[in-house]
This record gives sequence, structure tokens and C-alpha cells, in this order.
Amino acid sequence: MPHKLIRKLEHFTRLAPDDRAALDALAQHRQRVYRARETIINEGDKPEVINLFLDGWACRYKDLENGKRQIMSIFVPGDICDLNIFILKYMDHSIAALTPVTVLEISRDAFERAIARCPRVMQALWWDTLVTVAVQREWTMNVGQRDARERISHLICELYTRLDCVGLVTDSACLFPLTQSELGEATGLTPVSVNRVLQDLRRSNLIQLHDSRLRILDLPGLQQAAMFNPNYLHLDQEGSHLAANA
Amino acid sequence: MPHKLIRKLEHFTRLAPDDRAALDALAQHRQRVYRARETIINEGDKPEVINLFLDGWACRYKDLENGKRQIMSIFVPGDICDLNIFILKYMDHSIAALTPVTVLEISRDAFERAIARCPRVMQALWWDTLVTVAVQREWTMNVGQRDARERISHLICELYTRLDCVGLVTDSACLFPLTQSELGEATGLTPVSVNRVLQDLRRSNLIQLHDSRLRILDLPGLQQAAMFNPNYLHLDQEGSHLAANA
DNA sequence: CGTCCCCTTGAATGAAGTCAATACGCGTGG
DNA sequence: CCACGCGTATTGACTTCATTCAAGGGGACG
Repeated sequence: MPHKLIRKLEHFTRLAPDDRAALDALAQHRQRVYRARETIINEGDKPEVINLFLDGWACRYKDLENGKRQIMSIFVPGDICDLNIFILKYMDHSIAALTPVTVLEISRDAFERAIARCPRVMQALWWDTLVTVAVQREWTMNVGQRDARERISHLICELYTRLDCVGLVTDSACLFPLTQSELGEATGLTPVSVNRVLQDLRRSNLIQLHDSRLRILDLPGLQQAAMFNPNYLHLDQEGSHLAANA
Repeated sequence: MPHKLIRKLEHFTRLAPDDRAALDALAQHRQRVYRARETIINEGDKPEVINLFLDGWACRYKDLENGKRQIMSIFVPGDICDLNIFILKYMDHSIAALTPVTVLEISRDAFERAIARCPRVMQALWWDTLVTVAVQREWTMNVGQRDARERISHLICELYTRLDCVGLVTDSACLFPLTQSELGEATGLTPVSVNRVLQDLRRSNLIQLHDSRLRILDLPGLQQAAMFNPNYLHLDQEGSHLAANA
């Protein structure tokens, strides 16, 4: 059932039937559904489980004293948040559903059992962790060095690529349920600026975006506008030498 | 010899003599010295070792097509960069010395041997990894939501706290070898803006900063100016229940 | 002694923010 | 069924914070 995760991990290495079985075993665990905007875990709470997102979009965010909110990560299906998070006593940020969301709650024990006898799974999950950090660095870069148009384009490129990885892109189109406010919170822009940039991207015939549907009309053009280089997602089967049937 | 790392890890958990021995064993490995500004590893290179910073400051950075550069992390003594980095085939960013730097190059094997029989060390290093990611998220927040004065203050607060953790603060003062350009590259500001903010912080009697020496005159005041909350550094012995002598 | 890097300062410019008004779709309840 | 409220999107006018441009000073080093 967590086959979106499997699908994603196979961008890194090929998994043996055993490995897949170990990952599937995780799916035995408690599944939980959240409504749009519902909190999944709050800053200050004690983390107890590893959340694996099966369906829907969610985000990591933090509120500032001055009322602003920064969205620091977006979770799409197949994403897993913080292996071993229970090492920490308190969450330093919150996680909330952006759309209705289904997650798998993996306990520490189940997780440890799953990876204990599958070194390839362990490595693949390490890869996923390293990619998550690389994404976070790229977000720092995005808000630090790019202007409004580049930021929004870059975020769109990244999410589009990540969705493609787990099979959620069809015909250059995908679901894209972020509001303009949320796009702003993720990129450090105001909703008004986001709106203006989106108008511009539409006028430039790079994207279509309405009713939570995104279609990329000119991927190379959009990537260029974003200075997007997918390197940091490390998707090119870099771990294939570790693969089951290599 | 990597006792700055040990010192840092003990903010999370208490280590047994065995654990310390395992960490000390790492120090047997190749030590390497870089000059200020020298590249330690370049974007595109294959990562071969885990670098543990013993002395001096370094940074992670990425160059953009448009000539700008974002510093995405700062390394101070006791910091370790990316456990298991060799899972990736290519570096997606570069690392360079900011000052003369001494690093320990830990091989994959040595690393695996060190943690194999010391679960506490493993957990402590995992904690360190989670903190590193939390710091990266905070940087995203910093450039995304704070104004110039807040950003610079925040970065100063963070580095001051991290240096304090490894015993590099004496009498509210520490080495602080970043140039104003580098501060700008880390915060998404121009050197001119950085200069103006620093003037302002000095006039407000919050800090002294000259000749690469920083003194904090009013820590609560600076933290308030920065909206700094050290939560995300997870320094309060959160893992003491796992400790050797708990 | 000259060069280079870093820091400093002032004045002009510009990108994004703020403020405000309007429009649109959707669900709820009268 | 329609009215209303609410959240989201759009647009225009004005403001502001940071950037850009430019010039000058000081210290380190060859």
C-alpha cells in the first residue's frame, strides 16, 4: 500500500521482492485520515510515530511571534517525515494537512524491524532523508537568492518533478491544491505578489493553473525562468550499484 | 580529539566511557588542513568521506547562474557534515573553508565500526542530524519571513549559541570571522544592507563586532530583536533517558 | 608604496509590500 | 430557492525596505 514510497525509492535503487515486502509490511500499521487544515502534530508536542503520507498534501510550518507563518516543507504522497523523529522530545515545528490527507503511522518498533534485515531498504531510506535535507537547502536558496517570479516557478518545478516521481503527473498535468496564500507562505511572498507572478507565468504561456489543477505548457521554459536544476533531488538511479539485481 | 563533537553530543545525552572511546577512535583518521577560502568539496564531486570539523569555520554554499551565491550552512568546530553522504553519487552543493580549517576525514568503514556497538553514539549522531535539519529549516524561515535586522540578529544568536555549546564562548565573546559579504550571502542581503544593520545593532548596544571578535552586550535584547527561540537546537538534554548513567 | 579587500556612507532606484475595493464560487441556513 | 457569509482571487494606487550605484577610508601584505 505504501507503493508511492516504493516507487519513489526506486528512483534511487532497485529493490528486491524482500525489500518491497518489508516496506509493504509497514502498511499493516494504523492508517489515519485528517481533514483539510487539520493539525497532524503541533510544535511542542512529543513525536510518537513516523508519518508516511499515502494521499493528499500536507506541510511543515512554523508560526512567528509577529503572526506570519512560514511553510518550510510540502509533503506529497510517498513522502515520509523524519525517520527517527522520536529521538527528539519536542517538535520544533508543526505539521498540518493542506487537503484531506491519509497517513500511515509507523511505530518505532515496526520501523526498526522493517529495516533490520534489509540493508537496501535502510540505504534507500537514508537516501530519502538526504534528499529531504537537500530540498530544505534548496528552499533556503530559493527564498534567499531568487526574485518573486523565480521563486514561484522554482517551487512549481520542484513539486511537479516530485509528483512525477510517484506517478501523479499525467499528460503534463497534476493536482496542485495550494492556495495563493499558501504559495506565499512557502516562498516568503505576499498573496498579492504571488497572484501577480502567476498572472505573468500564465501570460508567458508557461503554465495553466486553476481549480487546483496545474498544467505545464512549457517545461524547459519554466525551468529556465526558475533557474531550476533537478540535481538536488538525486533522481538518477544513483544507488543502482546497490540494487537487488545489479 | 574530536572532543568538541563529544561536548556537543552531551547536550543531548550523557555518554559512557565506551561511547567516548568509540568517538575518540575516529580521531585516528586522516586529519586535513585547508586554507581560508579553499574548497573542501565541490558541487558535482563524488563524496568519499565524512568531514568532522575540528577547528576553524567553513560553509556549505551553492552558486547560481546569475552569479549570486547562497551560503546554506555554517560549520563550526564539532560540526559534522552529512553522515552517510557517500550514499549520494554527486554533491549538489559545495563546501569551502571560511577561515583556516582542520577537518577529520572519517571513512565509511570507520564510521560504521564506531557506531556498530554503541547504540547511544548512534542515537546521539542521529540527534545531531535531526538538529542539522532543524537548523536548515530555521534558515529557510529566517530568509523567508524576517526583515534585515531580524535576520542578522538571528544568525548571530544561533552561531553564538552553537559556539557556546562547544565551549567557544568566553565572557559573552567569541570569534566571529564572517565578513559582511558572507553574512549577506547567508541571509539573502547585500553587503551594504548588512553593514547598515550591524551599525544599528551596535548603536542599540546589543553587540560589539570588530576584528572578527563578537561580544554580546545584551543577549535578551538581541534574542528579542531576532525573535530567536533556541528550541530548534534541542539542547536541553532531551535524550538523557537514554544516557549511560541515567 | 601601491594594491586589494573590507568596511562605511549618501543618494537614487526599484521590487515587493500594504491598503483597499471588487469579483467569484461555494456551502449554509432562512 | 435565494440571501448571506466566507475564503480565495484579482486589480490599482501608494509606500517602504532593501538594492544599486558611487565614492572614500583604512588596514594588511607584497
